[in-house]
Amino acid sequence: MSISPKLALLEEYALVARALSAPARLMLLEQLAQGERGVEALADKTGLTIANCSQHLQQLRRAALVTSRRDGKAVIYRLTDAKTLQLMDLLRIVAERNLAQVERILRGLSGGEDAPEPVSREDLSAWIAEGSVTVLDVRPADEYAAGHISGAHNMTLTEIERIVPTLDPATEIVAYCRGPYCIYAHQAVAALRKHGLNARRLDGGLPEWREDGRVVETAAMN
Amino acid sequence: MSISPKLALLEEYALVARALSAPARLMLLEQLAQGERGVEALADKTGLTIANCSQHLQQLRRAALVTSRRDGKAVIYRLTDAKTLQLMDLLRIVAERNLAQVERILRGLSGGEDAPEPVSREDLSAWIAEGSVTVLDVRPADEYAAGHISGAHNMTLTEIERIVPTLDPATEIVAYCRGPYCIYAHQAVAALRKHGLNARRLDGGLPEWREDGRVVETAAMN
DNA sequence: ACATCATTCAAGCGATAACTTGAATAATAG
DNA sequence: CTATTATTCAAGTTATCGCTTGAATGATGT
Repeated sequence: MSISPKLALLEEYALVARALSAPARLMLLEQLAQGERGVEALADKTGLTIANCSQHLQQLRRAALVTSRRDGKAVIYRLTDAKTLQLMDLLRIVAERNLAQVERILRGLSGGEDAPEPVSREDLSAWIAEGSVTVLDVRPADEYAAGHISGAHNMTLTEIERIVPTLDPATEIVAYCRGPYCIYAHQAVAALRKHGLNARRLDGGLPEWREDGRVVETAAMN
Repeated sequence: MSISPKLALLEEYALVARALSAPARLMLLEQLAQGERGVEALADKTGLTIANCSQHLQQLRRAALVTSRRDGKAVIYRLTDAKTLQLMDLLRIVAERNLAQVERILRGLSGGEDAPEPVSREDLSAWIAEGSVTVLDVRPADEYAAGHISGAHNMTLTEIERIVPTLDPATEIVAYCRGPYCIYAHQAVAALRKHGLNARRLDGGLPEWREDGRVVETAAMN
């Protein structure tokens, strides 16, 4: 028995928390929540250098939040299991519940107005079946191609600004992006509502949608 | 809108994780899970200096994991809400699910044998009602006095070693302590089983028991 | 075997965190 | 008001983290 098994245990728990304590690693986890990725793709998406990215990934692996496998020359990383996603979610919930700072940042995004309640995935599913809703996927094109909600239109923020005049104010619009950590959908909804459109955010992003076992299309149909 | 609202948000989430990334702060949270405490009491229990303890508490407060109120000269800290406890639990679950290291430490405590499954709080409640179980509270006397499971006997590890011969191997024994972070109950069960007794750990500790809304006695009846 | 590409390792630098010490602030008692 | 007690603030030291750079490793194809 070591000198202090208690401390050793706490040290292990702290290691997991420490792995989540750098914005760069949270970005990596958000990317990995979309699906497994190689080191270079992750470095590209997050703007980190390859070496730096690799080191962060190893730290996440040490905390067992992600695992990796070799595929030829490439090493592919992925989230270990759903617990990792749960932990990220709870972290976000606690931060958003408690930190006035976060409120202010999110309010800044929606131009001072309070954003409306997000749409549940269940509701969106039903509306899609009725065809009574326009769904916007506010993610980069490659992520859209890798999988998106059936019938969703992929468009960037600037593209959205451009097509605003062609949209019907009576139609319900639902925007989604990578998930709770991602602010694209927040920004899209803010932009649309500023023009008087009936836009709301989806609760969660594509990872949560997929987790629910709902339909995900992998080919473009824009 | 700031230069990078996305990074600012991630920074906030990271702040919460960082607050959980030091063993000293996990110890403080574990203490606070037992109930609200003043700075000096926390410093005593954790072995930190007063000043150091105060600084850790402020960091926890910045992350909104704890809140404080003044009571005369003293400042009393407490967990902000149940979310804090949930976050600690999930952190522990992920660490224990994933880290072989943790397994090895826990196995080291139980002398090489695998520990039996913990007893659910529901089962223990029923057994207590039947009177068919001996309950051991393996925490310091002051924490026992502040609240314990009805009918539990308070005893330290060394006291347990001493009374081992007087215990009936046929009787079910259930030990509990502060909660999942605490290893007293692990050690007690290991010690008892080494003597052939029928001992198991309670799932969770007193905070979880109380959270369930079960009976907690505050006077000694040892 | 050799060349190539993706990833990892290793060393170094600047910034940040943890702990200590000693002084400052706040609330209460005399 | 002054003294006392509990807590917080501030400065300084040591250790650790995050990032960069350049070399090393591992798998693949010629």
